[in-house]
Amino acid sequence: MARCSWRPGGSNGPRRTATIPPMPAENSTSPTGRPVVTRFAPSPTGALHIGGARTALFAWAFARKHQGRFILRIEDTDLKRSSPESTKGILRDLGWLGLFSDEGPKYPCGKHGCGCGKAVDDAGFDPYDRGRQLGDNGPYFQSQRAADGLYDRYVQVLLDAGKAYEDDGAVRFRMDKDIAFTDAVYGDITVKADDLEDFIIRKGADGGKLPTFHFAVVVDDALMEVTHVIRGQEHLTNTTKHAALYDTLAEVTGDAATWQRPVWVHTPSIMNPGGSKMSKRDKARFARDKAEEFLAKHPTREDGIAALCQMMPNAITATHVSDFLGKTTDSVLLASEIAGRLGFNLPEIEVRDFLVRGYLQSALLNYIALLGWNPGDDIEHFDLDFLCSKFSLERIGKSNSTFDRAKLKDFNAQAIRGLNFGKFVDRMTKYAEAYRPTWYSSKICKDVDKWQAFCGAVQERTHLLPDPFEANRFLLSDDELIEYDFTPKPIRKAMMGNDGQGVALLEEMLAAFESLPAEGFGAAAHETINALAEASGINMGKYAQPVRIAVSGGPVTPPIDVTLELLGKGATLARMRRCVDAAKAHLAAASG
RNA sequence: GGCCCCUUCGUCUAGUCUGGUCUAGGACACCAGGUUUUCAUCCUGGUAACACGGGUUCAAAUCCCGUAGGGGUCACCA
Repeated sequence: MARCSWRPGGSNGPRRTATIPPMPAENSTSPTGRPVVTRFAPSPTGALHIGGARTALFAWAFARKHQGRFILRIEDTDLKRSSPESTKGILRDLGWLGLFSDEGPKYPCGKHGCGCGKAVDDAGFDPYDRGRQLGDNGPYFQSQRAADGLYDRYVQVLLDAGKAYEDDGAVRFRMDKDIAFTDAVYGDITVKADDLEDFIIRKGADGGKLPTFHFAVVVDDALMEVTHVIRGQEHLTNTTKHAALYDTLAEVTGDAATWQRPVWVHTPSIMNPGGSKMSKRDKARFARDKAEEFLAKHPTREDGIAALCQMMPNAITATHVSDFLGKTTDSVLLASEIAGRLGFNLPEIEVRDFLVRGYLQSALLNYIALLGWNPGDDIEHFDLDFLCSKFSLERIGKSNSTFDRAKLKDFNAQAIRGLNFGKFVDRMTKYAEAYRPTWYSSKICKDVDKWQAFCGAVQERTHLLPDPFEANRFLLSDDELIEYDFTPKPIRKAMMGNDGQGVALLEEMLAAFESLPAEGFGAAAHETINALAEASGINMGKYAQPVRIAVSGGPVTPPIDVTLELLGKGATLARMRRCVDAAKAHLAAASG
C-alpha cells in the first residue's frame, strides 16, 4: 500500500501506482477508479448531534456497501473551541451507535457500545495517543498533523507558485477562475469567478498559524485517499473553494493522481418542526419558553425569577437566570437545571440525549437513515446490514427534512416489541441501573421472578425504556401514600357507578383474598376474581377496575395477576382496605 | 442583500432523469369502528398533498420560464 507522504523536495512521481486494484465493474459509484474510502470528520466542539450521526452513518454505510474503508478524523484546528472531552464524547457516542471506524481513533471499550448506559470508565483513555490511531496515514488529529508540519509544506508550495499570498500574517488563496463541480446529490454546480473571493488557508498568529478547515480538509482527504466526501449541505457552497484547491494543487505539484477531486456528496439538513435547523441551542430555547410560562404564573416577573432561583442550586444566581432568559447565554447546563426543577424534558438533540431518554440505537439508526434516504420501496424497518447492502447515493434526497419525534418513538416502540425477551430484560435492567436507582435497588428488580414478570407485562406497552418506571410508580410506593381521588371519570365510573357497585365488589374481593396464601398470591387472586365473576354473572372488568384503582390510585396498571403478585398479599390487602374506607367516606359525603 | 440550492398528505417519503400505467402509493400522526379485565398491542376503515402562474405537448406531479416561500453561504468557525 502506498504511503502518503508527499516529498517536499519536489519529486512528483505518482503516489498511487498500478498496484492499486482496479474498481470492480459493478462499482459505478466510484468514478475516481479507486477503492472507496469515506470519512467522518467532526470538529470536537461539543457532543455528537443527530445530524452528525446521520452523516457518519451514511459515510459508514457507503464504505461497507463498497467494501471500502471508513476513516474517522478529528478536525481540531480551532484551538479555542476544541476539547479532548468532546473528542471522547464523540468517540463514545459513535461507539454506542456501533459506527466504528476502520482507521482513526477509537473508543477503548467495545463492550460499552452496547447502550447499557453504564458510566464508562474512561479515566485512562487518551484519544490523542498515537498508538490508538489505527491506519497508515499518520495521526488522525489535524492538530497533530499540523504539528508535524504537514499543511505548511503545501502552503509553501502554493506560495512559491504564486497561487497564494500573505495577508496580515495569514495566507490567502487566490480564487480567480470560474468553478464548476458535480455533487452526487445536487448535480452540477457552477459559480462565476466574480462571485468568489480569495480565502484564508492558514491562520495568522492568533489562530496558531494553523490551517483553516478549507485547507486542512482538502489536504487530508487527498492524502488519506478519500474518494467520497459525504457531509452536510452547509458545505455545498464551500465546495467551490475545495475544488479550486484540488485543481491548483494538482497543477503545481504535477501530481494529478493525489489531487484528484473526490466525489462530493452533500446531504440535506435535519430541521426542527418549527423550521429551524436542529441544534444545541434548541435546548436553551425550549427551556426559556418553559421558564417564561412559569414566570407568567407569578404576579410580577421579579417574583417569578426569585421563585425560580429559589429552586435552583446555590451556585446559580439571579444574574445567571436573567442572563439566560435574556438570551445572553444558551447554557445547556442551565437549561437542564431548569428542566429538572420545572419537571419537563429538554428536546433530544445530541445522540447521548436519545440514549438517556430510552431509545434503542437500532431504532435511532433506522429512523435517521430514513431522513433523507430511502431504499426505494415501501420498506421502512431495517437493520444496519440491510442499510449496508442497499445504500446508494442516488437515493439521497435533496430537500431538508423535519425531525419527527412521534415517528421515532413509534420506531422505538416497534424495536422494543421486536426484542427477544431476554434482551429486553437485559436492557431494562441496565437502564434501571443507570437511570432509575430506586427501581434498581427495589425488591422487584432484585427478585428474578418478579423482575421477569414485570418486564413480561410491560414489554409490549413500552415506547421508551423508562415508560414502565414512570407508569408504575405505585409499585414502589408506600401503601399509605396511595391517594384516592374519585372525581376523574374513569375512576368515578368504576367505583361509584351503578350505586357504588365497584365498592361493593371491592369489599367482596377483599373478604375472599384474606384467606389466600401469600405464596403465589397474584395467580390465586386472579383465579378468585374469575370465580367470583362467574358466580355472580358480573363481567370480569367490573371486578378488575376497582382492584386496579385500589392498589394504584389510578385506572391503569399491568395485567391484574402480575400487578398483585408484584405487590404481594400484604400491600394489596392494605391498599384495598384503605380504598374501601375512602370510597365509603366519599359516598357518604356525596349523599349527605 | 449577492451567490448557490430546495419545494408531493400535518410529518418522513414513493413517483420526476426515461411525460400517459398517478382518479398520486406507503409510513408516522390524527379520526372512526372492532378485539381486549384497564392501558398498550392487534385488526378494519377514513380524512389528507403534486407551492403559485404561464408555456411546450394529443397528454405534465413529471419538461421549460417566471413568481412566491424555505434553506445554505458570504469568518484568521468548522
